[in-house]
Amino acid sequence: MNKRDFKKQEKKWQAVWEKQGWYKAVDSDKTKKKKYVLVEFPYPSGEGLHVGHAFSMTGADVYARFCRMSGFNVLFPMGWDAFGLPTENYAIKTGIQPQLATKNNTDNFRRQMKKLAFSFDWEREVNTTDPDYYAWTQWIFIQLFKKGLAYKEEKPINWCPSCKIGLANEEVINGKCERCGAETGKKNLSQWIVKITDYADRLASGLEKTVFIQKVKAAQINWIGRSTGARIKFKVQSAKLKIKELEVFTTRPDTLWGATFLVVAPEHPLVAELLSSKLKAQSSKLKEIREYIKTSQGKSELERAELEKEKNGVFSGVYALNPVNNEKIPVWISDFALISYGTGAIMAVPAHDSRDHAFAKKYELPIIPVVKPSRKWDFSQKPYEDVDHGKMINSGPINGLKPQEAIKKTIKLLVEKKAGKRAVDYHLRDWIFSRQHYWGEPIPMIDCSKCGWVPVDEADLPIRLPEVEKYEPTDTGESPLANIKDWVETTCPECGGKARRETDTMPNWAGSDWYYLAYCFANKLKKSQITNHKEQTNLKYQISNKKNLDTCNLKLGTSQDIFSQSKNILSYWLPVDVYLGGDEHNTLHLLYSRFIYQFLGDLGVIPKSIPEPYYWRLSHGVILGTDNRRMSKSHGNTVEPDRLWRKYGVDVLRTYMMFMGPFEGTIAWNDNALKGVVRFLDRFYSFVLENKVKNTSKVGFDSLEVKVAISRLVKKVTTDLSTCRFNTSIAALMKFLNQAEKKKWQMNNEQMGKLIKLLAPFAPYLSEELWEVIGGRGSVHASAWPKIEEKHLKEENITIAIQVNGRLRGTIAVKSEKLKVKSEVEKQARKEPKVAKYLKGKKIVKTIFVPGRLINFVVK
RNA sequence: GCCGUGGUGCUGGAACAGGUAGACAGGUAGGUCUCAAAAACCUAUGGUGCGAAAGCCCCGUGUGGGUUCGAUUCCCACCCACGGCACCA
Repeated sequence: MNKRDFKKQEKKWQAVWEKQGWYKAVDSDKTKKKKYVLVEFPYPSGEGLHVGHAFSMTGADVYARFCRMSGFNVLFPMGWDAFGLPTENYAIKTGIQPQLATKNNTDNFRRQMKKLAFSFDWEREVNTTDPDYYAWTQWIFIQLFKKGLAYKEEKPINWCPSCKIGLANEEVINGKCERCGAETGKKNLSQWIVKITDYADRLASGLEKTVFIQKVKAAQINWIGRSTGARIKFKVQSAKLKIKELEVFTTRPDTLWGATFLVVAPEHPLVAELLSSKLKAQSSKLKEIREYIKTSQGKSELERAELEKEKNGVFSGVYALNPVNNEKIPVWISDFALISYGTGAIMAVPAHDSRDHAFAKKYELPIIPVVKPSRKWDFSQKPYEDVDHGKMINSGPINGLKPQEAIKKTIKLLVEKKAGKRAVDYHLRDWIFSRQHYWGEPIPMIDCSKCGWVPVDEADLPIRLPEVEKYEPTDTGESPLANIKDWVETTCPECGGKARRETDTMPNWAGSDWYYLAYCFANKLKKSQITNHKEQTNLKYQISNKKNLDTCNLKLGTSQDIFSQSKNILSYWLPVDVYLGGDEHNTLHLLYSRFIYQFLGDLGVIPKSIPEPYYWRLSHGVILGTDNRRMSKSHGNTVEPDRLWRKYGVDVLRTYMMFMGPFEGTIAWNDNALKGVVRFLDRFYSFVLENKVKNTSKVGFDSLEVKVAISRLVKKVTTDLSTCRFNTSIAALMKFLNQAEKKKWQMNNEQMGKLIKLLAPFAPYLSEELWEVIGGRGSVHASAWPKIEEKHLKEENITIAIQVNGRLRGTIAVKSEKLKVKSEVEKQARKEPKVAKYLKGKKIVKTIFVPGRLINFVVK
């Protein structure tokens, strides 16, 4: 047994690869087909790569290597999504600049990735926190603003009263602040909002042009949540109120005759007007309403959830008219109506909705059935919710119709009366784009008392993050940038008057929205840096004034932005052919970046002929620790890749991760099972070395058996790799090795070369070493992938199963040229003694013959 | 509650288009080597029953039905687990 010294081999090849340069993608190479393989770029945390990173990136790397060897011009880049809270918190705690911490962390990540032999094109590395990168993130925002897709609005955000900071939903764990554990509340802050809802339909329909796996498509469509129905206007029965009608959204306009009351959200304008008006007659009512609003606002999200289904509300004292039958129905106020969805007002149909039903019973409101079920139904006990099945009743002109027809007719009726129309609504909300943190891209906007919100002059980009002394947010909840007077105070780009900068920064998603585009023209990004370094370093922060114009080289002397300049390169590389990442990004990141892509397409700065940025999205599974829970620091069940590759070597770690289960499935980590891979690679190594030794007892390389086995293996590994079924590829390699050892197969250099190539994507170091051993030319990773040779596959004997009445009773070996001849196979099958036993004395009713598979006798 | 994914030996998992269920690996048991152990290698390994043995019968892919010559795979109903969303009108 030859013991392989993986440490020595890794060191040796690491040096060679570093010297000869890593893998480069060639822009616009017409001699090869392109393949853009993208894996989500990591947030470079202080802890370094974890197993999850290693797992998904290994999968991507194996695929990229396979494509490269198969003759593709492969773009396989890597970068850093480096803005983020952990780095900011680290800065708050230690006072160390985030820029510095980021540098250390990315250096560490890069070193680890090289160690793991990920074949990234390092010349295309990008970092979202580089000013020359975020200049364009800011530029995109300005375009959104110019197209009316970004606006400022007061919105409630999660607020930690102890940290005095706004929190993202992800930072609120069970109603408590992730950092300090204090109970969080809501606070109204003026925020930048991006109108992603304008793109809702296209974000849904664009999916048809992709081959995302089903669950990703479903997640996107659910998140967008399109529902069709109608908007219906109810006239308000009050002469004194300014609001003359209430508009509701419903998906079931056909049940309009069953609407016995309306519900408005506490934040609805009607409520505000009621409280401000001085309607004396209703003063007692007003008090009640005030109390209800107060308790509703006092409720935290947690409390609301705890209340489960028990709904509370209060009568507003106002009535409205049902437009189809002029019935007078009461308007209630309750927080189960949401101001953020639909119109903030709903019509309640207690006979056919369980929530409305419970509410009606509690407050003794009438329940009128309008869809008659086929079964007997007690409407006072429970609602009939299966409204698609039944017949309309109690509904005037639409009585007797089926519900789907009733919907159409009702809408027609409403349109005639000018009381409603068809409408579509979405679950998707507009995107809150402001963060009150330091470590993010400054939003490039200026607030002028005369001109309002004005974007920064594009020539002044990037608006750099100024250095601050303290990274904590201010007492008012603004970002620490607000404390820097000479940064905040500036002049208006429009009128030249005094103005103030926006101090909010962008969310994490902003930088990752377009990073896959940046990889394509990463070399240009560097050139688009501000060139006059001398002047730049003298400035404490870059301030937006005309003086600075000359120092900016963003536009490279042309009037074009970087996307337009790169159109040819983009149309060569796009779309991303395979995008690998985690489930956690299947909704937000994927949706946001698709939105930005479609938006840039509309702007005309990227090729419009490619409608979607990602063609095939594949999401890898979650890794479970040995306790069968998701691997995470808080569970204390993590495995550090460092420890494993030091002990077993990179090849073992990579091959094991790919072998332990299907790439898309949930993966259970089991250190023990690593042993199997260690044995396999050791044996593989020995097999190649010992093959050179002439031994007369071996089966020669010219034997059909060996040829067939290799052809089979090539076919299996090739087809499996092209669909990212890594685990079965490795199993096939193992099976081949078992056979080759047992049967003492002798192989020639060409055959051995094929075998080594098949292993190369998984175990780059070992295969490179063995390639050298057999005298292969150049690097195995630059060699051509073996071709599938059908010729040998046709020459083998095939085992055919023989069934009697569908039960397996025996097998026979059939020469492949006779495979397709039924009579031939049948004759041979009848002779088989095990089968004859079952056929004796029976009558064969039918014979089913599947060429190459089986023959089945149906007997009586 | 809704959406999605899945349920196969002791364990991780195979089975590509309805056609030999359990590939490949771990574990376990027995063996070889060794003073001994580790490592390595060899053999066996879904369950029950019959047989001295070669071998043979039956059962078996969450549960219950169905379609079919034949079902882990397709259809219907249900149970369970995981992931996502959740007062969405």
